Amino acid sequence: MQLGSASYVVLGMLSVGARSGYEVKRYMELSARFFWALSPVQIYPELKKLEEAGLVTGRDEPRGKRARRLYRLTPAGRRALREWLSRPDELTVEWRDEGLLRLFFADALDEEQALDLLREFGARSERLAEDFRERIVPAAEATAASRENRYSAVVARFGRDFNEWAAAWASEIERELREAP
Amino acid sequence: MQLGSASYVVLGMLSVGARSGYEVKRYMELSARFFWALSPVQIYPELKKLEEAGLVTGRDEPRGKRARRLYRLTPAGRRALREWLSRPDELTVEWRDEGLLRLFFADALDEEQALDLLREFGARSERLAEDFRERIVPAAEATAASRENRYSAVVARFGRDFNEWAAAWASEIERELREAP
DNA sequence: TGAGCCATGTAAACGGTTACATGATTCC
DNA sequence: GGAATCATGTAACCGTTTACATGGCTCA
Repeated sequence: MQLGSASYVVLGMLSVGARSGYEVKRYMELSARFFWALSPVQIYPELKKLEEAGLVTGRDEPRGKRARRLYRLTPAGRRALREWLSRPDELTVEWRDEGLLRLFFADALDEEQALDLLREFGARSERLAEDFRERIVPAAEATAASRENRYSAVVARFGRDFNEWAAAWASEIERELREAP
Repeated sequence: MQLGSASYVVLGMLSVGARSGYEVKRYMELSARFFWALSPVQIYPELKKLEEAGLVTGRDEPRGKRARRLYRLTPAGRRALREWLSRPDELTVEWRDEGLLRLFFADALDEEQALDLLREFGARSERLAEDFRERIVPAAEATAASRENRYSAVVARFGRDFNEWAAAWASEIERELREAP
């Protein structure tokens, strides 16, 4: 079997405390999805493949009549995760931001509408920052404290700090554009 | 015909000065690709569709025996672009950053390796910032000056400022992690 | 004369999203 | 009793990337 990025995300999520496919899904929604989306549909088949490959082991632990399958990393799984984490290749980035894209073309609008776009970009950053402050960072810090993993909290702080920075950047640019027409 | 984001990118690129499919491709590489990738293969069919829909007009202007087709926005095309730019819906973001993703799982590594990851994340930001300073921002400012469009330069500055910020953020966090083990 | 850029495409494969589908449990 | 959440999937679709393909022009 060959591992794709989705495989490593799932392995990673198990290493960070998720136990079932559902928990992987929930952890994602509350954390990494901001920097790496993984749709729920991909998770379950991925777990199956990883189990066949011997990187995770699963056992059924139904809650009453509701099926549930819990997974753990095997030593091979942990090795694979570590190998990936320390692999010395380019760290890829893909960023698709409709706000920045529209802003790029904003000269096609008139002055006020263009500034509206800039403000909306800033407002979105502010809303995201708020979400990080309210939910994401606290959740990450809670698990960081109980499980001694600091880095998920570090990344959550990045999300908060970045969005705060972006909101400030947008107001600063707006001021500049108003001053120099 | 119904327009997807690729359609608007192409319309936008024409509004910003690109004339052929090839120029759209080159402009993308030098600017918007950091916030919205569009592979070359998508551009040519998109131009064809836009022409059929009456949003752009094309005329053949070969250079010697080398075929070339130049396009312009029609009034309808400009309207469509403006309508999209001022449409009041959510500005979507998708961000897939392998650096942040790995960092999120970095507790699976030992101390030093985890810090290596953080440093590599910072180094990548620094390289990107450099690229913005050297190529992207100057190119954007040149076209901004000659064509009176300021916003492409604004977005280029965002790229530079963000990457500089991210590099600084990474060293700051590294310092913190070293101090509080 | 050969490397690199200009200029435009096709075909197949892949990764990911959307819509659909099911049913149990918990909590108000 | 009903809504939200737990828990797991299938099938179809779509946008994107990758590999392949072609050929002319320019400059060293």
